[in-house]
Amino acid sequence: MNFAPAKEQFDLVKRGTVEIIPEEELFRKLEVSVKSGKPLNIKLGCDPSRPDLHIGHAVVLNKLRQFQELGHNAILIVGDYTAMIGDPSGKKKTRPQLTFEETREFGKSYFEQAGKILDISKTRILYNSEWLAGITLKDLIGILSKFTVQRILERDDFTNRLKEQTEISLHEILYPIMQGYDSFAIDADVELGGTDQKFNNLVGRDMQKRFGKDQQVVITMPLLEGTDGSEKMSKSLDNAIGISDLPKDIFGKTMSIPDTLIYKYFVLCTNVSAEELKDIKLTLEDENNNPRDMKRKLGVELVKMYYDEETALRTIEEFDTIFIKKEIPDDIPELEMTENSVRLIDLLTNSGLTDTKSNARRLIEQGAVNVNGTKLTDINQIMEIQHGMIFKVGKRKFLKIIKQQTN
RNA sequence: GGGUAGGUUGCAGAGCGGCCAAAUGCAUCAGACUGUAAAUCUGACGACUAAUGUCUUCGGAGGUUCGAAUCCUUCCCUACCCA
Repeated sequence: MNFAPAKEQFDLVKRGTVEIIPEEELFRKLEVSVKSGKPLNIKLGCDPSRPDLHIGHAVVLNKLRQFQELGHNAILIVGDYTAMIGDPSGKKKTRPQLTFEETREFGKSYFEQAGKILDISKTRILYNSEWLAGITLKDLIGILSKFTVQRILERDDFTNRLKEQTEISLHEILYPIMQGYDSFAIDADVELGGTDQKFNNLVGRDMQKRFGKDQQVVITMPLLEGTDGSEKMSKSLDNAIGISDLPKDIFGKTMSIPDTLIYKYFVLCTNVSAEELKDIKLTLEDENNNPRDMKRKLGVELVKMYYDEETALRTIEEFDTIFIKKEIPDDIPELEMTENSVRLIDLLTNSGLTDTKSNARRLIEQGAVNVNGTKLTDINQIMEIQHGMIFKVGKRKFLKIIKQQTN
């Protein structure tokens, strides 16, 4: 295998990272790899319990792909064993334990999605149950004796939780250990992760050292804020842009991010070149430009990444139709009906435009509902159903009525 | 094992026998203004009801009371201190 010069690889890899611990070691590893022609093992752990990947996850996956393109081994580790014990990240709720089948199913879904970013054919996929399931209590005692409670509790999360007096379960303490063991088991040279994983990944480094192996280099990537601009992107906070979202949602959600995030998203979530990035930065800094235009460009880039250019162009057109021209889009949900007339609130709830009748009333009262462009304000309105009539609720919910002929 | 403080509607957090579907903040939703940005303003924010109102909810189960989120019993859960 022929690699690019170490310096060149290093500079590329460094882009967008928060920390490389330690930098000189990565450089050394790259040099050795170039000389020997042996690729490095790049590890990325993933939690299979939530298989809906968003562009926040993509930040790290992008970095992994970069390594892959440089010729190194991308190794994805599905934490099926850890997931079977139960994910501790939720503060209060203990998640239901996953069965073996579920972890496989989630794992599969993960790869399908990750395949939009990685070259899956060249990616090694390992389940950590492979080695963790076989560990005996005796082994575990041996492993645990190499770490101290203080060392584990140093972790920020734990420190904070101690301070805030929220619980920490014992098995959560095992988490970093198990993850660290993964690194040991696969001889990782580099482990990627978000800054929130720094501690875990450092434990991996420690683990390797204590068992006399070559230590991995830890590379941390920034955490991406969600569309709300403050919280970390996560599905449960409903501020995530999913990589499997429909093009219009990817674009729409992108348009709703705060201006301050535009550049960061470009850097971390797209593949635009270094020169282009420079241009974008300059454009954003110039107050004569409307940041909206850059945001539109960002939205297009993102749709392009996960779909294709043609889709991206169609998406932006549709967006303009709805939000700039305030027209009805072409592609909207339809509802088949046979009734001649029906109460408005029933129609709204039955069709799923609103979840409850109370909510339907509320929205009508607030002027959020219209038919064919005419605002409806009477909560007791009886609708005469006509073929093709279009309901709109709020900014973006549409419904087209298909009248069925009664026989 | 002993002691203390707690468990309230998405989150945080008031309420501590009737005026409590439950203050306030955040989040959310809708409207206005916009660039589906920010900021701001207005309104909504358990369900059902045209409305008056009715029903379900304050960890679980019982009980006291005309009346309970609020008092009692018991169970479950959590944090902190002591062992």
